[in-house]
Amino acid sequence: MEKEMIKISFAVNPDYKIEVEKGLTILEIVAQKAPKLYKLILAAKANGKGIGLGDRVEEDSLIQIFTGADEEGLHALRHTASHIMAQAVQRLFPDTKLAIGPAIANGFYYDLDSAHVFTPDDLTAIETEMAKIVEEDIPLVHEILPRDKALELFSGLGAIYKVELINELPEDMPISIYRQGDFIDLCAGPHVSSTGKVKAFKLQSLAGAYWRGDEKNKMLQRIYGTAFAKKTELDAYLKLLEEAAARDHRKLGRELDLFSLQDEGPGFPFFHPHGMVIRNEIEKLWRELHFAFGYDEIKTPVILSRDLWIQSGHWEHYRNNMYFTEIDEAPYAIKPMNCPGCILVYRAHHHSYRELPIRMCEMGLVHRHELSGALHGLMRVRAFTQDDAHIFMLPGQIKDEIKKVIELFDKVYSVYGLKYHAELSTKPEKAMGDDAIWEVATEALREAMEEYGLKYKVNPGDGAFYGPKIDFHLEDSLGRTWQCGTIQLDMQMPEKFDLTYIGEDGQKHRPVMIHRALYGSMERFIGILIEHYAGAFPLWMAPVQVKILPITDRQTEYAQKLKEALFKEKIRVTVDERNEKIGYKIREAQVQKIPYMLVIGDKEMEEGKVAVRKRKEGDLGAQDFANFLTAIKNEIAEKA
RNA sequence: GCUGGCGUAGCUCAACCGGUAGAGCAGCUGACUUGUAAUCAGCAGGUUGGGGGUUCAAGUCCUCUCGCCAGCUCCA
Repeated sequence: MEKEMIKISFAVNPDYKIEVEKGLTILEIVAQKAPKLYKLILAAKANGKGIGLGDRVEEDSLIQIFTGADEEGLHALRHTASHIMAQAVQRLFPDTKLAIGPAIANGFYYDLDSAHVFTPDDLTAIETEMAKIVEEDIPLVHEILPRDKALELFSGLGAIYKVELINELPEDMPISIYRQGDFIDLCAGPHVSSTGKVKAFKLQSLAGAYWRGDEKNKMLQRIYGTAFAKKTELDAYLKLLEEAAARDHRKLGRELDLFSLQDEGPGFPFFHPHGMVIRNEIEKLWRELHFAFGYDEIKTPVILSRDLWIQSGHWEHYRNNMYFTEIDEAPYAIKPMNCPGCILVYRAHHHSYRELPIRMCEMGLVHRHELSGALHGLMRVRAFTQDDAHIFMLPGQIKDEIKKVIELFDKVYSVYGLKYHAELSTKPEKAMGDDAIWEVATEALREAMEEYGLKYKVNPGDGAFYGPKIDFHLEDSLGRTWQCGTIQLDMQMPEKFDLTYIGEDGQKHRPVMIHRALYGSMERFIGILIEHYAGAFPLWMAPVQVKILPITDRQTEYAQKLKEALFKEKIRVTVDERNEKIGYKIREAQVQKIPYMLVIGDKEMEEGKVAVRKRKEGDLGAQDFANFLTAIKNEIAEKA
């Protein structure tokens, strides 16, 4: 059954204009304007499909939603495109062996094993061959073969990867294959009816990928591509990608002078003055809310004795990611996590059951030796500050405490208007503690989420080595998700460190410990924020909040007076005194995404006014300086 | 770490098949005193990421190394 793909264009698109409130997400707009579609999108989102759903509406960007009724049809189309690509590759490079080639969120890929090393030029040649296959309009034929027949078929073709896959399927299972002309693939489908249906496609990139995702296996060559039902949709998607690249935090970080990465310290970011303003502002918000939620702040050392890490189990389970050093010939380690430090604070004196829960938070700088190839701007670094906290509590307090943590997370994320999804990660292979304890801990997390009403998906085997966890994932500009917040229930550390509290009965008891981080890492979170706001930070966290632009040097003195007045109110303000035309100064302030510009000419100076220009709205005209000051102070306080 | 690609001035990019590095923006200096997204002129800026090699000659070819990018693996 053929279905049409739903496409909606918002914003400045000549053929479809729609008025929306500022700051709404696409989802919110759709919920208002198209309630039926909204339901379909929610369904698509629950399955992890669709793109750009959490994106904010920018003033002049074309934003589209590729989802809805026909998500399945698009999936089939891309899956077929992947087969067409494989067929094209085999025509051009007959010795190529096929591994797997699925449709994915925004396109498709195929993993190939070939003596030939594919180059970007090959991609063009493959695209040309694909176009021929589309032109030939070859029907796709679905067949179900008995297992032995299928094995015989693929062995005959020398398709070793397909044979390996079949051999792992249940013995009595019939095998589903698809044929298009002389091309045969092991495949469950579904597909579109013929290659002619794939009207718009593009091969995007080459990459390596381990066979079956295991680094012990051979590395295959992966070709990524995408396909759409119509050329216009493909073009719109490619345009979207270009726009996303423009908000890459690495690019904006340099342009807005927020941070840098230097060859002298790979993975160790340098925060510049403007980046630090943002960092300090979000830390300030963090402190306010944590104190309101009953946390106490601590700070623990970065270097601690190796014995501590042996006791905590990090030596055994995490050594490969740790940096070591020596002090007076004794072995020490740089902390990769904050828990042991916090535990030492807890253990510094006795605790009564009356004190619990004890919530200790810490902006903890940790170092981890990440693989060089994994480093990525601020998102993946080797030194980062976790906004950590450890909560020690009675076993009976677990559920309520976790609910409270979720509430705090929700509150903070909503200040930034960030969309997130939660995942529950269970016991990994390399884990401490026995199954029963893990079971209890995992259930506690599960119940807390369900009672709070937090939707989540399960990640089997993805927990930390000391306990299960709930992860909060945020999206970057390209829709890649990054784990930020985490709540980990730790039922091993209290044991390892013999943590106790004195109960009502006067006896020692074992507290339960939660390890949690909300931003996850300050670095990663700032990276996410840069992309989320596309560098146009809200007033309250903008590095420079107001820039005063005198038109000539006759206004310099007045400009300085205004600056002093704003500075006194703790507003971040600069004056552009350079001898340049006003258009030039405005342009520069605009490029720097400064929220407010005050244009000062003779007129304003004589009347004690300022001509206010807003980053997004443009010229707002002249107003009394006093009024402006009141308004901006309110806006900052509201964190709007 | 693995596979592939890339590395030229602070930034964005040029330099045919090896012939000895060039532009715009930014910076500095000067002129202009300017009304809502780039005023004009001049100056300065690079051992082409680093080491080694091939060659009469290397930004260009080979090699080692460092870093970056995409993906894999891993993870906040």
